[in-house]
Amino acid sequence: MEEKIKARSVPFSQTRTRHASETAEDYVEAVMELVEELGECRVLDLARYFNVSHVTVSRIVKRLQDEQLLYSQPYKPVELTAKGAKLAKRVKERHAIVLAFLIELGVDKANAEIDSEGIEHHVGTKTLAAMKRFLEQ
Amino acid sequence: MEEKIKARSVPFSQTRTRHASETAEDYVEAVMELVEELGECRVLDLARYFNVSHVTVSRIVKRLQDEQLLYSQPYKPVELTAKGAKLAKRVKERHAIVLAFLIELGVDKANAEIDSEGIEHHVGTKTLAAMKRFLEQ
DNA sequence: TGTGAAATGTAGCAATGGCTACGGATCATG
DNA sequence: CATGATCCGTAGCCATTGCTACATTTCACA
Repeated sequence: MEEKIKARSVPFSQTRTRHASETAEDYVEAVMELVEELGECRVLDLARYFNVSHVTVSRIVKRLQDEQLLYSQPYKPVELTAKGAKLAKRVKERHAIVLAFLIELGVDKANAEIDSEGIEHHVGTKTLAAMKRFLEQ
Repeated sequence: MEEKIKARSVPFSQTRTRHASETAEDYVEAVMELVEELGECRVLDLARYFNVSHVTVSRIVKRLQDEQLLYSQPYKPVELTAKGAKLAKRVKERHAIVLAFLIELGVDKANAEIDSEGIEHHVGTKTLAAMKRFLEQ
């Protein structure tokens, strides 16, 4: 028996890392949206947004601060760093394209919103470009 | 200030649960494929497939056995239960549709394969139906 | 100004999914 | 049938993301 096992295209050795990156993307996007909506973004705003406890939020905020995506001081609002804002902008644009794409494809708005939030993290440059082309014709 | 914070459409309180479900989907799909390819599916086959250690695999196999998706005895091959096979069939079909859809959309095969593996878990019934319609015209 | 409610932080637990190190089981092959 | 290579299980570590319970800080308003 000599058959080789085809490894998945996406290395699963990086599963935990990938999940952490998705969290980062979700959080910077949320902070940008909440700042636009409310003027500032508090830990509890994020907790309500994600339906998790404030404890979970503050721990993740701390980590993203170490990664220089967010900035905040104790008991102060959460802010985006330049790096975080740049990522947030990219994520928001990608999210908008995926959502518009699904709607154009014929998915109802409610389901398009749900699915786009899951799908967006997995849409690479090439796929995003293909979605843009689809939207433009 | 009275503005309500819109919670995400997908409840993030279930993030960890969702990830565990994605793992379950990946594993039953892999077991089905490896059984087809190799005749049986060993722990090490899965480890090579996912590029993780055999330890990670055997712990996950144990969990999925508790969930009655997989069956195996110590030092024996891993098998799908009826429930697991049913799930695997659904997942494989969905995966095939997403992959074909991306290719039809104009994404090159390599990127379509990578992205489809991430996207598939987030494609709901309605979106899947829309992709099928797209493929059929 | 004082004080209580709301917001945030900290301690510590669980589940999931990574790992290395080590030991026991299985099985071909000599 | 013995034995070494391969396979697999267990112990025990870490990181991430959930949680509750409790402590602390802030801030508006009485």
